[in-house]
Amino acid sequence: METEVEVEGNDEGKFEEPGFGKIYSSLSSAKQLTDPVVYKLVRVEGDGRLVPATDDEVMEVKDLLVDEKSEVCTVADVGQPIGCISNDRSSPGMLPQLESSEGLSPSENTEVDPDKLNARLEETGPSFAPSLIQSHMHQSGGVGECSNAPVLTEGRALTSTTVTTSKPDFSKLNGEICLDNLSIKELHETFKATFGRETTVKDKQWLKRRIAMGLTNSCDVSATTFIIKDNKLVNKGKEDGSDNGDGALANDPATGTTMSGGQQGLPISHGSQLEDQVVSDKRNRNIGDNSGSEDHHTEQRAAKRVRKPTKRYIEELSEVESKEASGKLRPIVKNSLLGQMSSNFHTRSARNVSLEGRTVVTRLDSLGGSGIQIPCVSRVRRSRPRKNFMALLKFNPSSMGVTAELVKKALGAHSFLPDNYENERAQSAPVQVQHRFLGVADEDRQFLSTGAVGGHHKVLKQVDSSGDSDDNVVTVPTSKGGIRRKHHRAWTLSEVMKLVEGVSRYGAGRWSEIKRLAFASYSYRTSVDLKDKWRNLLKASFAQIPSDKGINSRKNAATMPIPEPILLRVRELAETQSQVPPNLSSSKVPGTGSSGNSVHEKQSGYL
DNA sequence: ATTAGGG
DNA sequence: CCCTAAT
Repeated sequence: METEVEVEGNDEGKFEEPGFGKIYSSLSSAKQLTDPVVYKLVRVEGDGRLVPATDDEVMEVKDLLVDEKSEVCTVADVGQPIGCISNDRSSPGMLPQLESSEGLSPSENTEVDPDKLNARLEETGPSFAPSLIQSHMHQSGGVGECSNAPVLTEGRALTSTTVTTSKPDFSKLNGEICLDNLSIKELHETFKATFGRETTVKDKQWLKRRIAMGLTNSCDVSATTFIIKDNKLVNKGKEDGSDNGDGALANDPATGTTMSGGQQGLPISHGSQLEDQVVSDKRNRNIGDNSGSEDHHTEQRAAKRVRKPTKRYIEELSEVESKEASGKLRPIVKNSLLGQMSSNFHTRSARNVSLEGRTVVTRLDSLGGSGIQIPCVSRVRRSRPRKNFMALLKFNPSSMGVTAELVKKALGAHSFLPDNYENERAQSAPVQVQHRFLGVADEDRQFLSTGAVGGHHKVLKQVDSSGDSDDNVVTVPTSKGGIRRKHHRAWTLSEVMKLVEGVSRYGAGRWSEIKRLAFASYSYRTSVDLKDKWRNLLKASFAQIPSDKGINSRKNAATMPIPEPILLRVRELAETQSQVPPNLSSSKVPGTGSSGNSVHEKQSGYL
């Protein structure tokens, strides 16, 4: 019945089979989480129908799991009848984490206890859905009411009709009860009396703790002996008045209040689903105090559940968050950081990687599935230290020949399609984009080419900032006084080649087309950039390369001229498309120009 | 929104 | 690269 779900996707987070995920089922004492059973994730509709979870939902589950760094979680709450999984602040430990008994979360607080988990599971009915983990106590409604706030994208609440609830029969609990002396069967009875439902858990220890918690309405299970009188816990052990004061237990046993206890969310919940509760609840946590903010609702809510987060809690939380933000998809790490999980369940983050290689982390607060994204800057994000490609370039001066070869090869091949292809892939797999992109960039960097031939003063000025390829949005104070952001991204050879290819295919002037089709992967190159670059190329191609040596040597090494083959090609295209700058046309170099022109002019047609 | 051209 | 003007 209880199910712990582990949704596991491939590394890219995609499910091989949409709609399915692995679910580990485990009863009380954590069975083997290693025994994956494939269940179909379903959503319980309001009318009780079970409908297959949509991909989105499945993903949602998965995402949460992944984001929480734990892929295991309980998909328990399905709807109203089913209790809330998380309630009060003790949630960090109470939440659905799954934690196998052996699960160790060393760092975990004492509250985390498999027993409880199982208890929760136990409470959960047989049905489960992709509703996420998120649910919070509803503050209103007094008694064991709670609300669930399934975090579905659509924001619809899941409901289930499968849960049967019965009220606890406290009357059966009277006199002194020493849990230690009870048999399993008796414990079962006591359990039922306490929680109003059956249990099949065989674990005595678990039962005892569970009951103790229920009776004391706390997580304290130190006491195992209780005295019940008139439906009231007189107490024994450490509980006592203090507990009553804290919890709602003794207040009104008849109504079933007692039921709440550590697991308030039991079956009795009326099923109000309020996503906003999540919000407020969350806020409370963050703010660390709801006393003022919450109104009447709060009153009903037992004080105990509103415990103020401790400093440490907050710290840990933020720590986790930051980790989360910075991290890449971490490989599945089981049973770690269970404690913080609950808090993390409140949010999930989605990462998008821009084509610039910038990582944009958006935090998607699960406001009841409203799916509101709150972009935020990753705190830890740090771009890689800039590579010193200048050094690399130093090697190139004399390697023109080699470069030319590469160029030819590239030109010959269809450097075009590949790019698009890769690009497409990149879009579909955002997570990896960054890495891949960086890789590409680095590769390109080897061919760093200079923007223009003539070496404009501007170019020089810009090139300076090695920050070209960096993701820093550098704001360059214009000499004229303007203060604008300027990314000067040096054109890489591959980009130039693509541009040339593009022009040859679509024609000069169709910049937007070229941009779309050939530069999809280079988001930072706008059609205008392409146009400008082409203009420069044109100029360059017809410009003289008199004593190339002189210029080259004189110019810094970083100014790697554009390989002749490319210029040649540019020239062809220019002539083909009658873009030949009149003045420059005549000044072309005899050798390269003549041969190239005469020969290619006519062939241009096939281009 | 896209182009072309000047700065 | 940015900006503007003209489409």
